[in-house]
Amino acid sequence: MKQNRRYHSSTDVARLAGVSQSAVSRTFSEGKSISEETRHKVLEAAKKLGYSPNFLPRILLKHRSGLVAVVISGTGNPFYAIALEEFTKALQKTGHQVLLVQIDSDHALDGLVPRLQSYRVDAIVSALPVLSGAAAEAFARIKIPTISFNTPINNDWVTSICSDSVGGASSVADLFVKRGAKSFAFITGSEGSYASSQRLRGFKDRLVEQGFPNVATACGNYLYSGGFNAVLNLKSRGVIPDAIFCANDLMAIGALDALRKVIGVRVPEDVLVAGFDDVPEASWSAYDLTTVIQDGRLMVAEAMAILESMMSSSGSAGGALRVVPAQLVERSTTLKLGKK
Amino acid sequence: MKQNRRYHSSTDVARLAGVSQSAVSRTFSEGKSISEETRHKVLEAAKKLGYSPNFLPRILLKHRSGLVAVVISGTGNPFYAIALEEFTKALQKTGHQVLLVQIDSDHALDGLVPRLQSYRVDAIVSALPVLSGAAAEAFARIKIPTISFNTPINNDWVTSICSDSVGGASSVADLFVKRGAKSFAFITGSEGSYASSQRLRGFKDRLVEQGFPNVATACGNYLYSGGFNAVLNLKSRGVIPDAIFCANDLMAIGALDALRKVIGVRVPEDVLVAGFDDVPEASWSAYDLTTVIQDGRLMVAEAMAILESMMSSSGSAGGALRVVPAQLVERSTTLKLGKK
DNA sequence: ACCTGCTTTGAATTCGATTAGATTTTTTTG
DNA sequence: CAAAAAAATCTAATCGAATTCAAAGCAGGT
Repeated sequence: MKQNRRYHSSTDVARLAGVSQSAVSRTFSEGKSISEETRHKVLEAAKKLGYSPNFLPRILLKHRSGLVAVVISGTGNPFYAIALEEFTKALQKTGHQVLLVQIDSDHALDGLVPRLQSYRVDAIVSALPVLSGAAAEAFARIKIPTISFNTPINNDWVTSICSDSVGGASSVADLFVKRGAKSFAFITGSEGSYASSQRLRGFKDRLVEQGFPNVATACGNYLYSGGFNAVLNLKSRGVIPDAIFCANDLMAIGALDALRKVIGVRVPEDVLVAGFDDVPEASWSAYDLTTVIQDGRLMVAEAMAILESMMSSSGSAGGALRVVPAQLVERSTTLKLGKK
Repeated sequence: MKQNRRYHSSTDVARLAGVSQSAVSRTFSEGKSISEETRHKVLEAAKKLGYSPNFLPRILLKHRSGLVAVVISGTGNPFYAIALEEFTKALQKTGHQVLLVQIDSDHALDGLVPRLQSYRVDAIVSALPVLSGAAAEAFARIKIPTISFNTPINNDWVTSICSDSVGGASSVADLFVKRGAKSFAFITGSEGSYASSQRLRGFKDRLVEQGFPNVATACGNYLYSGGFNAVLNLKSRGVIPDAIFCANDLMAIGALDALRKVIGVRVPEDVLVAGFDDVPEASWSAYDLTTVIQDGRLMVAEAMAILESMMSSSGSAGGALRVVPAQLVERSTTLKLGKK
């Protein structure tokens, strides 16, 4: 009857130590009334049985699981790998555990939500590059405090943390113009990505202000291959501009390789290139990419502060949008444009 | 009294639907005897309350949580980011959930183990580059089926999945010799890493066989900076050999950049370079790095198969060591060595 | 109408720790 | 040394779903 029981219970320990079950419980909870002698007997017995208290009954009684779900869709983009790492560290530090959930697209969220509910997660962090309004609805319905990373969502249970894509993109436009570029292209991220569309908007709007109304665009997918192929695609359309801005660093690196190794133009002498994120790869010497710093660490810290307050207050307290500044860092891919 | 209750219970649904709690339970479990009429009433009420069954009581009764802990120490090395991604996908497919645990060093395992026990995880996957015997002991003591990734552990509850580091390193040595190299260096991973020491052994042993007894070594840390600095370190010792083998790709890329941009030598004309892992970055055109494919996908698939059988059988059934083949892939960093 | 066999239903028990409240033991104090 | 106060301990209720078991409902065959 006890065939598939892997763990010992507090009752087992109590029996072995010759005390009541509640004495065992008190031994393992901080600041409870217990004599030194009893505590010793209990710890002895617990050690002998390899006992460690089961968390699950506590969760039933307290209605708090200590679990926070982090939803991602792949770590191909190092920015999200770093964000995941930072979130995990921060959550562990505050005594939470991370339930990692991976989904291919935000359509999968519908099936996901009941599962998260079943594990009674205290909060959800969505670090998805693409999050549709419909999918976000699903989060709102279950009334669990939620953080949306880089996609602004407007409802009572979701708080959004976004970096200043528009501002960052504007400063890239300024830099390109200052360096003498006259024609421009933008390589987009995955279709439906809010960050990508904001970066395009910030870039384009500033260029229009500066008297350059035409920006060529090509579709990428936020990955190396996307940037690489987008450049080939531009070339096949006969469009190699003076300056190319990519929605993230990984694509900018792909674009650099395509420009230098396939198209055979020089960067920055013939073409300027800039990315967004400042992933570690961007500062590798072979690329030394001009980019916009999206401070993942800071964004996660902001998210954690908000999450903490959402989880402690019993009400909702969501609905805010926090925009974190993004800062341009110039490296060698935008240094000078030669005369053509 | 119900102040901090976020979720409705099956009893709430039962009351609203005018049926018993057990009827609600049967409605939500597959293949239980329930009339169409009752089921409908229950589903109606559940929908109204936003009810979704709580998993935790089930865990108490069945002694299986469906949780698998995956322990990593950072995703700076894309190989581990990919392994994590594959594990998560595979575990989700088999109905498990991933409890992600991040630790700085394997010393932190001691504090970690009781926490995992408290959440009653069904299994543990350790994907740490460095795992000491003492830390592995901690896993064994708690008698939870464990997979050790790339560090062989010998005990009843741990099964190890390792790629063939020795074989892969041997074939790198062969290639270097075939391409005419006469002097060699090896850049190590983090101190205490089993994979790094195996790769050094396979490399060195084969070179000795080929009549080259001397291999210079420099210490790295499995990261870009480690490879970069290791090359500068070699240079300062006056040792720039014909061929450098790095314990992983990230360091090989760092080494490449240091050689080309700081030291000012050509690769592959002056120096040959090879890495290990075949991370996506290795095939980026700017590097096009010769490396040894460590098939993360295959390793994870193997691990999953073993994990499944360990979890289903009530006994231990651990203790095996599975070695996955590693295959050399030659790219342009080893193509030709010029005459010096 | 009555028995047989089948499905459906609800009451009661179970899992393991927490905790309020009752009870016992120990310590302090007049 | 007794009374009062404090500390330690135990008993029992609790959380929420799954499950066993007994009772009830219901069809068809005689």
